[in-house]
Amino acid sequence: MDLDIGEMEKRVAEKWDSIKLYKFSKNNLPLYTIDVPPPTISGELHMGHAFSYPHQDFLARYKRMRGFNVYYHLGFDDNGLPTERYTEKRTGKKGSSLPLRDFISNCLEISSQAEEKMSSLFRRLGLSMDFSDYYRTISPETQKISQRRFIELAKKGDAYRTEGPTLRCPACGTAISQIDLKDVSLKTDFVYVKFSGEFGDIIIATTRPEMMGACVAICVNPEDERFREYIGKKVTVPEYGYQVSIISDDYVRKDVGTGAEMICTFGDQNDVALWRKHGLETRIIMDAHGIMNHLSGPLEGMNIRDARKHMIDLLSSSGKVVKTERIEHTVNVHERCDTPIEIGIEKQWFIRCLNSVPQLLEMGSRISWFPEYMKIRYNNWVSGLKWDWCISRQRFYGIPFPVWICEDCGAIQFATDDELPVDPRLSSDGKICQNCGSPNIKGESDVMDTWATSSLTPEITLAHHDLQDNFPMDIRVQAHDIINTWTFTTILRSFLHHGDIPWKSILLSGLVHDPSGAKMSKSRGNISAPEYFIQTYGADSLRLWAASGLTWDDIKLKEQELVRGRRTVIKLYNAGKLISMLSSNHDYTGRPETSSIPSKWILSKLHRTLGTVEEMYDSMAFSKGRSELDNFFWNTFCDFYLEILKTEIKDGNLSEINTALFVFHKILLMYAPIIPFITDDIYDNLPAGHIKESIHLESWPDRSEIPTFPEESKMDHVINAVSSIRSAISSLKEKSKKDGEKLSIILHGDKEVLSPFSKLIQQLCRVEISEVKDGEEIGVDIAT
RNA sequence: GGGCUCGUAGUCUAGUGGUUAUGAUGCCGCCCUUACAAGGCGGUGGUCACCGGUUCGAAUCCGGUCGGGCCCA
Repeated sequence: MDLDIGEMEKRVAEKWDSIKLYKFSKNNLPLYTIDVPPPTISGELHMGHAFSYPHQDFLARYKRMRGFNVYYHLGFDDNGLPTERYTEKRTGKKGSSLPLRDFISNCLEISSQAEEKMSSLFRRLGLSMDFSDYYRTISPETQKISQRRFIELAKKGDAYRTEGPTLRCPACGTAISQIDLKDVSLKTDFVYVKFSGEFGDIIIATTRPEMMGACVAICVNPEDERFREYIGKKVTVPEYGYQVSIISDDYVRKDVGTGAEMICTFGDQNDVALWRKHGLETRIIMDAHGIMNHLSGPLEGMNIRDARKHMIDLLSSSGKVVKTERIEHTVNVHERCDTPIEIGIEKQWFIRCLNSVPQLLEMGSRISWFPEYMKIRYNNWVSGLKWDWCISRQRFYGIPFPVWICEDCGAIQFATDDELPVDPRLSSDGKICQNCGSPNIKGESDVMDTWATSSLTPEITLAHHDLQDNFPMDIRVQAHDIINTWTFTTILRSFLHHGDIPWKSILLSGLVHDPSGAKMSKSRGNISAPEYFIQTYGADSLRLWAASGLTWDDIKLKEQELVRGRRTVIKLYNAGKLISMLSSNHDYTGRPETSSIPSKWILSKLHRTLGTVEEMYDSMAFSKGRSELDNFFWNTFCDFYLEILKTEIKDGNLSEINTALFVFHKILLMYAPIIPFITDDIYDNLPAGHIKESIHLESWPDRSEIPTFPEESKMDHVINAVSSIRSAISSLKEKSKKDGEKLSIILHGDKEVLSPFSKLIQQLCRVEISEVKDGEEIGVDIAT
């Protein structure tokens, strides 16, 4: 009867559910806590999930077997802009066109559906989580934590509201932060524009001619001979007629464009830096949605694209355009919608981080990074911070700021702790300003950035089971592409609130690419869905694929690897079937036979394999443990030991089955963290050795209970002889093409070792050996 | 442009100073039909990306170049 992998996995998952195998409860065992990424809800799993969630699960299962009470808990990140956009797409109704309460209820409903769907896919992957008990970042409990922590920061001065340059997405109509940016390469016109002054003309090159009316200076490099005499002089801004100064800064590169640059408020982040440094004036010509305002003069009312075109036309017709080049350059875009960002001056909420850089670096160095070298990315990011973290968003669905602002005196009033969670947009009843007594007090209309809450996952996760005393957590597992977002913000919050690291270790996962190594994306049409692979090869095979390389290495999705995984699953099943057959009608003693040479041999090999696998799993190198285990199981246990076992049983040496069961049981245990389905299914069907309700309730094998013997090398000698004979016969048959002929085989080798096994050797090779001649080296002579 | 990283048979991969470079998969040949839809034996296939350096000795260490990826400017 062949193995139906899909049916088997379904049956095993149902068993786990029915015995509530992964339900968490406190007990006397030491805790091991894992900070799991709460996925953004999309209703689907992608290959990145299918790669990285098994990594956490390997660790969770292994630690459980090593005697820890593992807290491995799922959550969903279902607030903020991503959830809003998803809900708008699913319902076809925009947040801006619905009453706030209705939109919020849409979001809750849609995200709840998506979570159910994603949970069932995670369950299908075999993650050892309690899917009836996940947390949501939009839940009242989470909101309470997030708001309480915000108030704490605001009262300490680590969160503040101020007016200043702010990154914004004109399409989403909200402020965003440095961590929401992505770079893309775009083709654009590099326009050379002539500015005139009393001394003559100076030509600048710009990619943003529509910002002409926001020009506040021309900047050149102080070392640039061409412009040195112009520094400090004034020029007139074309089409606007006002004058600006020519200033110098060594930031400007002599070899880009003409070497002269126009500074606008604000064309890009460099403008902000130069504006600050040189104390320049401010001319904002665009509103929050990217529409040009009255200060932009002839461009008023236009969007950025039209304004750019129109300004180029105006400049051309007044003879100010010297030339236009088509160039490719990198621009910052909003990572959610790919819209180029703008910078405006607005009142926003910020979390202070620029003044904590040294401490943040120190926090990073106290965490164990797997792999160590990825810590450098964190260090680079922290060292390169340019802005405090803007956390306010002018959007609808997110955790609200628990804040009211007095419209008369401007005082800021926080919610009291017993009011939390609160939505001041919906409830300001009876509030009066505590500063001036005015009833004219208004709830903050902004909501918090999603990361402002997901940066608190250690606390949120622990609080879900009242485990707050276990801070810092043991480990964070996440993909390496969000080191400068999630890793960074979590360490920052932990530092600000606890003065401590959030976890002792961090394990990174790689990214999944298509078979040619390209990034998977919808636009490239090279997306593969995990469901296909689970259906075709089974979840265990997919997990073996996830264990085919180091977790932090990027991986190409090659179907071949899943084929190999399925073979391993089937091979285990068949080995289990053979052992069950051979052991029927025998009572398993629970202990291996230790008097036979084959037993001594396989136990010694097992001892060594277990040591290596343990060492590899301990260092998060699951793939290396797995390949060690594959070799032992396939080449040592199946190819030789099971063949020996068959002849032993045939000869009536029934006690050998004890060793087979013992060793196979350990093999299953070592595989159990990686392939939980097949190992548990085989475990259930082994006639003996089935001690617990599930293999996943068993402990990791104790190496000290597996004996080693010096006789190991004797069996190696026998194995050598078998290989040599097989090889010799094979090449003879290939050459002579003779079949069924009586062969006379003379085996050379250690006669004392080989002789007791001559019958075994003959059975394994299916030949008769005429003579064993004593000698040190194995050798084979064949006469026909 | 910068930081990090990777580059080893058609494909995937082990190997961080020491014989003839590991294993898998693919392909070819032979055998077996015994738990195995891929069970065994053998073969094919590599300028270890390229150039230079250190060394008695380099896939491995150093420098540079090229190419892929991630992050950033």
